[in-house]
Amino acid sequence: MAQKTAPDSTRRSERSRRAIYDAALALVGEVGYAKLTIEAIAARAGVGKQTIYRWWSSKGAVLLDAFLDLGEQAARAASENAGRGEIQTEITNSGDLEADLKFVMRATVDEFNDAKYDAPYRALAAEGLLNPELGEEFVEKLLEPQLQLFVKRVRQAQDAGHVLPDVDPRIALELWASPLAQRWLMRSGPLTHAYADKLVEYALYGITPRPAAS
Amino acid sequence: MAQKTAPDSTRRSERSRRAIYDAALALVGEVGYAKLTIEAIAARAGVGKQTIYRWWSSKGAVLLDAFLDLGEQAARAASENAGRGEIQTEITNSGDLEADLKFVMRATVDEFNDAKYDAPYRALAAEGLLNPELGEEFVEKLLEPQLQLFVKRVRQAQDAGHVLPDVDPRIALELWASPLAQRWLMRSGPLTHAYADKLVEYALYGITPRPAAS
Amino acid sequence: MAQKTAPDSTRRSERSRRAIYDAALALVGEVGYAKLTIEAIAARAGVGKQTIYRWWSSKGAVLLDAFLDLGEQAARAASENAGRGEIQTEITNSGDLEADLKFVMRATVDEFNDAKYDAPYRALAAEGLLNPELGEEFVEKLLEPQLQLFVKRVRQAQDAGHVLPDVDPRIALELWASPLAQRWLMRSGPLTHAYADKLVEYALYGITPRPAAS
Amino acid sequence: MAQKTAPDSTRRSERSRRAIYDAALALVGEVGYAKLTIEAIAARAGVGKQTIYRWWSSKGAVLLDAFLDLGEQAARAASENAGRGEIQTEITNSGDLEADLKFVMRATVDEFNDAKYDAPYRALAAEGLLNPELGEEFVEKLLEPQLQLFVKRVRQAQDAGHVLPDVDPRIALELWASPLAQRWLMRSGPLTHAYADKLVEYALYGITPRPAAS
DNA sequence: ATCTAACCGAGACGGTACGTCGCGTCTTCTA
DNA sequence: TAGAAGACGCGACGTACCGTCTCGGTTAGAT
Repeated sequence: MAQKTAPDSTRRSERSRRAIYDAALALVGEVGYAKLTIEAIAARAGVGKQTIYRWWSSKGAVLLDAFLDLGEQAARAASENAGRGEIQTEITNSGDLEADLKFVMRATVDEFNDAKYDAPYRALAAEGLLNPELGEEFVEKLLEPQLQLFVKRVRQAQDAGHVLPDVDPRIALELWASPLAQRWLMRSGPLTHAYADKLVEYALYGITPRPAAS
Repeated sequence: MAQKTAPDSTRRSERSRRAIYDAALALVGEVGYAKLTIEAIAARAGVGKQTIYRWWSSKGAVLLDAFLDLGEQAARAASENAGRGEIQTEITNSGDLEADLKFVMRATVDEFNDAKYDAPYRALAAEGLLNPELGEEFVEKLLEPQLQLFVKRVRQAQDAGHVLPDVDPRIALELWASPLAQRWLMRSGPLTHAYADKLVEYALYGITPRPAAS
Repeated sequence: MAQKTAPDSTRRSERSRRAIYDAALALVGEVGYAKLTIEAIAARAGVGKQTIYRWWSSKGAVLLDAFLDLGEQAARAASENAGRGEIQTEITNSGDLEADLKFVMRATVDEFNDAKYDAPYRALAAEGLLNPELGEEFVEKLLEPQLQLFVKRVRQAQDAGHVLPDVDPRIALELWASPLAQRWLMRSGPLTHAYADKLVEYALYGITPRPAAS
Repeated sequence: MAQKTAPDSTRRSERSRRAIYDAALALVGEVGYAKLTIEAIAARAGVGKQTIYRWWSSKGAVLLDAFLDLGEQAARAASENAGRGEIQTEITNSGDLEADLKFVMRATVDEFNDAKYDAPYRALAAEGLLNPELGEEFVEKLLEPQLQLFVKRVRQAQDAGHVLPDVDPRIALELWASPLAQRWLMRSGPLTHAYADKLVEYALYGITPRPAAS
């Protein structure tokens, strides 16, 4: 963690940090992650290169912090509006698991289709595939928190007897969450509400015939 | 389509092509995709850089062809051995869908854990996330063919009445295939046979309680 | 001299040779000697590269032959016109050495100012400075023949008693020929008829005061 | 004028500049100007290529500066030794023009035959023939200053009545200076003291018979 | 009149160097 | 004294040509 004589973070320039985040997010959208360079971020942010190297170890690390900051800002804005933002701490529990999951999944589809998030999120995912350290941070700080919302909701359903008790919620949620993510990342198929619905249905009820209800 | 007077492929050096494939695969394993350079591939292959640039547009394209060639060679070797190789044209249909899927899924787990395939496959996936052209080729030539094996097997099961007739097989297979791939790529959890089994079971029978069999 | 199994010159394609000369001369004028390439000459001449490498060892050698050929053609054209061309076998001997030298020097000034000859001649001179082999050929085939015309004329003047008998004509001619060439090549001063005249006068009569004629 | 944001010369590395000069001069002697490469200079100097490209536009420009620096160093060394170095600010005026010119001409012959100066000077001359910008700089900074020494001495002789008053010194000096340079550059004849002497004699007194002194 | 050796156009090949871009480090100057 | 500015050594980029090497096709001169 510690660099060579770690910099004094109390003296850190807040103004520079923000400018770097803004520049990184803007540039990754404009030129793509592959052509994103520290030099360009520094130039755009009106910042010396050293100021970036002092606080981050790679362009991926900068972008990850920038994206996390973006999320926090969005969350703060959402909670200020007292409304229901994209980033929530809970999945609604209406008692109808299928409906609740479909709602969240449809919202996720919409989010994935939002250009603002596409470039940086995709870049971080790609970097994470190749770079285990960043990958771990990506999973821990971005991916897993989102998935844990599903874990929580599935546990509630189990308590209510709507999901089999011996089902592992952490694995179960992957049945619908992973296909959606994969389709988006790999562009291996269209991302629609109908698709999201089907994933939920198949996962909840299986694809094999059920005995007729008595 | 044609670049600046496309090269004459009939005069292409087979020897160079093989050497480039070998070098690319070896190097991506040794130094990783991020540090893989065209220059190093050329040097290792004993080839001029231009010979690479003449036939491929990027290191990703080289690696994709190298990996595809690796697959073809493995397939050829497998068919010569008349045995059961990793790359097959069909998923066995024993009549027991669950067993057949588990068998393939466990084999896939083993393959994902094989270091030989890990580095290049992961690299291609990552590159595909950022580079739509290469991503499309990756999906079309590597991913989709594998998934279509599942589509075929699910269709057979539908014909046999073991899978609900209104289920879309292309979507259904994602319930087990995507989570496995995502866990591997994102390193978001352990890849075990038990995990593979659970994915198949959840997907086939759902996670909600079924009425007691009549 | 002999290459590796020297090519059979009787089978040589005259058409290709001409095309190569034309291309070389045209290109040296268009892009300059530094950017003149064998590949470009071959392409412009519609000729395979090997056809050039078969008969010449460098771009300088090609250009030298091309320029010599240009001279021969000009000479042939001049003699056909039965008139007085730039390339002559003799300097006129009118009995007046000063007048005859000035005439030739003025013609040389005009030739040096002719764009057609400038680029290739300058290129050959420059190449000759660095490449002793080509330099020797340049001197022997281009420079010395021109200078020998002066030697001949000065000898005639010596025989007539117009030049001191112990003067070395080969050295004497350099007094006017070298300054002219140097000014042109180095662009170290303007090239005019007046300048040429002065060189001849200074060389013939010296720059120091002469005793009054008796 | 300014290139793309001209570099800040106050922060220039003196150490690198010297190393580049040394490397350039050494290499031009070892491999010749044609095979002199920026890459080799950088490698030999232990310097990045960019550091060369930042301050010079071509290998010729580097070599010119290196050679000028060499001259300055020699001049500085000479003046420290309080002795008579090769590079002087004046041609001695002993009252005997012929003797003084011969002295300088013989020294020049020796210098031309000094291997240390041969390669770079010849290279710069050749480059100057092809490249007008560099040629101009070559003439202005190297050639002309040397020739002006002759101009000065001839003027003194004119004042003393030893040279005709209507003679143009700038032209007169070429009668002996240019032939020497040309013989050296073109290797069109041997460079000896005797040859130098004859040039001076011919130029001073002409090659035509003088009336007998009264 | 046919054969056959070569020259020919074409251009792929292993290389070298080009001039540029960006890396991560280091230094200098400024607020 | 942190930060902007940017020069530095370095490494790779993608391109241009080098000179060598096949590869058909044409085109003699000898059979």
